[in-house]
Amino acid sequence: MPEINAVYDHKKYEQKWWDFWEKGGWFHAEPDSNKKPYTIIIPPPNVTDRLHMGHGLNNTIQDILIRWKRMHGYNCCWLPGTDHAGIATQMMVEKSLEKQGTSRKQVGRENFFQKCVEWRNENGGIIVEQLKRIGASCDWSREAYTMSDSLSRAVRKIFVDLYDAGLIYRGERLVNWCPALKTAISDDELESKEVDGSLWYYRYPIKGMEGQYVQIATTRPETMLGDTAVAVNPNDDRYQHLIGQTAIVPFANREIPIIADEYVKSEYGTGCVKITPAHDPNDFEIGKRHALPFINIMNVDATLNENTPAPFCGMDRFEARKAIIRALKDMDLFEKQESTRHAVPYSERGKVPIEPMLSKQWFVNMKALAKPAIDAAKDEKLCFYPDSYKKVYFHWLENIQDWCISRQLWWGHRIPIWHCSECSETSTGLEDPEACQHCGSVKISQDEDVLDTWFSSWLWPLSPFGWPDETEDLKYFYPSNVLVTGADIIFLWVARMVMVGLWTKKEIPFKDVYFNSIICDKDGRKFSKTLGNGIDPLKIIDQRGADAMRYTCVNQAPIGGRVKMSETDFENGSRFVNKLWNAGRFLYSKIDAKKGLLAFTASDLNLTQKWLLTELEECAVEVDTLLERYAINEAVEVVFQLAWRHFCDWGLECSKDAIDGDDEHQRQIAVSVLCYVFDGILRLCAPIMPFVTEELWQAMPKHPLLDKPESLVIAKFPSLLQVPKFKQEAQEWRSVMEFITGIRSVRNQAGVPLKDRVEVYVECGDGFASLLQTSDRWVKKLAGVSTLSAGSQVPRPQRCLVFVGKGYQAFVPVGQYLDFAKERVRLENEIKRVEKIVIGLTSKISNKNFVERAPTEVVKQTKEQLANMQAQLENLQRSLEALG
RNA sequence: GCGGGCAUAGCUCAGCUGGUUAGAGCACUAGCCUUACAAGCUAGGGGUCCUAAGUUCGAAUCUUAGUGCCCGCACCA
Repeated sequence: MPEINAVYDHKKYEQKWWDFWEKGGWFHAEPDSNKKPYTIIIPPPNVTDRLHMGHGLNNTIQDILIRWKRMHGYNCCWLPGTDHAGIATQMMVEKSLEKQGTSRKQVGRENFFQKCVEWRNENGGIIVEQLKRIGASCDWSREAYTMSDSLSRAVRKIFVDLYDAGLIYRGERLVNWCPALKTAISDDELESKEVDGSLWYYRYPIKGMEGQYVQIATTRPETMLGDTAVAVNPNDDRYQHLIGQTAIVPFANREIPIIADEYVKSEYGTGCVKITPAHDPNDFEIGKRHALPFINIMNVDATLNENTPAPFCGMDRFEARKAIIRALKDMDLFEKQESTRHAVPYSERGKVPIEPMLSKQWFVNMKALAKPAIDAAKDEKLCFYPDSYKKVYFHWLENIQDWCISRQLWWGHRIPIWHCSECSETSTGLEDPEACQHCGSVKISQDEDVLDTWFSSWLWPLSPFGWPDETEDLKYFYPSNVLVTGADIIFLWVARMVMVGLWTKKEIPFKDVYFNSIICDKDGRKFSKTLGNGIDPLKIIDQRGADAMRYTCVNQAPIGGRVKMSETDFENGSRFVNKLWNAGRFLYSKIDAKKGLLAFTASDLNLTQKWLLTELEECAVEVDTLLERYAINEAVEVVFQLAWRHFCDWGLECSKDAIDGDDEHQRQIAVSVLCYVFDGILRLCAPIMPFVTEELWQAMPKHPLLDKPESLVIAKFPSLLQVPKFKQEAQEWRSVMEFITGIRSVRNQAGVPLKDRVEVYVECGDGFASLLQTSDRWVKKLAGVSTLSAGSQVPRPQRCLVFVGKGYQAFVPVGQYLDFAKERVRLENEIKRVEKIVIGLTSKISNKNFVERAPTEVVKQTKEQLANMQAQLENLQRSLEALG
């Protein structure tokens, strides 16, 4: 390897390997009946988006899954793309027009639409390039876009199909109106905010009853101008005399009935409710029940309209609120103001309180679509990870409301409906109609509204693969295997994809849904632009590399839930990447360039090599199992343990003597085994850290026992390699490792300097004695031992420390170093601790119920453990005595 | 209000269907610049597994209640 720097420099390699991969075309998938497909559809970021840590985590998880399956030989297609993001994009373009001193209205619909297209062409690619920097191995040749011609065709098709099936209808309803965006929005685009507000009490005079009033309380006094009734509970004794009377709305001077309705709760406020059917959802229902007039008092920007009297007409709704209160006070109709904390529905995008408004909108009847989506999850055709989200999903679907899909925007798919000005009927179709489909009149014009962005997003598992055509792609890649996304869009997106997928294809769009966690700052707050507490993944990538960013993310983030992260956490990733780098650097420097790597057989292998191979094999199997159930952070953990703890800390250290020794064959075998295992580790790490592993893997000569395709991207995952496994030897070496750690521990306790060697006497059976004999050179080197004597008849030296393992006790004479007083205290404490355990275990064993009822295996284990602890205790006591 | 989740080391998190002395990383302490790596090596300290009761031979794990956080959904004009 040409690199000599001890610190891995990601900047030298990431672009290089990315280009190499793209050139190799390994991310591209075509339908192939000989191979099994593995499909993931990316949650398409908005074209207006910039990469944030949420994307970082979400896409790293998808990439790990797709790279892992790719290395398992699956025909992997990770479909990328972007969403045209109706509202967000329109807002961006409007802002830029504003800067230029013009506006949407001024440039006109067609020009504005064109501006949006231009904006997208210029800026829409940014997020895509950012995704590539994290290493997302998407099939970029398939990049889709919700406003492309083909995807727009799919939108048109589903609209017409649903319309023809009677599931899309137009209705005059109370909708959530966003005065900032000047459009209706769906229930799912609201967020409820707790705010400090007031409850105002005031009176309406009663007609024909001089001096009599009805007192009402409201949080939105400005809506009184649209009141068409006052309601009380029919059983409220206080107000029986008022039912049937007429109240007079001040300012508007409108006479309105006082009605009785069960909806009214006597104990809240005054027990009398003003009814504004055109501006409140509950009042709307009451209005329908009592056939009240619906008076819309607002314009699209929430200023009061011509249905309101001067001086309020033209005022903003909040300004009007104050003015009304003032005017009520002037007229002596005002009673009092009470502070109250209440929830106000806000527009998520518009950031202002929504105004319930009566308007004509298009809706999808969702009830019919919901049923199969519920069944799919009940039958476990559709599974959630974590499973608890299933309940959330059911709850929403079981209480589903019709979906308002029309938006009063210009950027989006225009609703394919034509209104006839002669017969007032509507026409639709896959092609634009030239005449009314009912009366034949040519006086038809297209509906002004566009469709909700989600009305195209819900087709994402279908439309990029060619739907509505029955393409080969669609047949092969649909349904996808797993959807990885945030739980915040479970209704907005996930459930709707399931519904439309089942409706059109009679098949779920994905088998599994994985919800990744939400990344928060150290205080547990969500990242937000206003707080400025976000972590910029690109900054992390610049500083530490994509691999470090990826590793840290998936290492920390559990499935579902939230995870607290700070920038310093990413140091972990840098460390691990660098560790791998240096392991490779060391190992490759020991390869004989001319001779290359040697094939080895079982008979060539020593104990530690057999152990190391076994660790690799076991780890590979475990990683598969863990990833199969999406336990990604656990999989990352076992890979880390293999690479750092097993390979670097022990594997490399145990081989150094052979590598630097005189026996050429041993030297070559040692290097060859290490390279074999390291190759396996790189493969295991490749899905997590694709860049550094590719660089290291390419730098390694081909191993005679392993395949070596052009790229690590398509190399076989280690679980497919039939790595030799030596269970018995692995267990033996593990006990030697424990033994070595024991000696080190004793040395440390006694304060033996690193350079000094110690003698060790081990009292043990023949088995362990011969194992130690086999391991003699490792023990001596790794534990700093000069002479190692083991057997049933070894001398017991004076002034020594003792440590005990399974089937042996080891004496280490450290008299010259030891602080005996300290050691006495330590031993006494240790004796107390072990005594407790022995007592516990003894009572367990002597408990008749335990022996009778617990499984024999457990009883056996407990007995063994007790014997072991008793031996330990005995030895501790002996050590204490030995101190003199 | 209804539903869901979480509570384990100073911090971030593991701990699968109950079963050795509850783990990892970071942080901390001590000793080491041991020729791959000081972004390192070796060893170590640190836990009433939120509280209480229950089930069980046995509970961090199961049940119930309480407390404290978090997240949905619905909301009272």
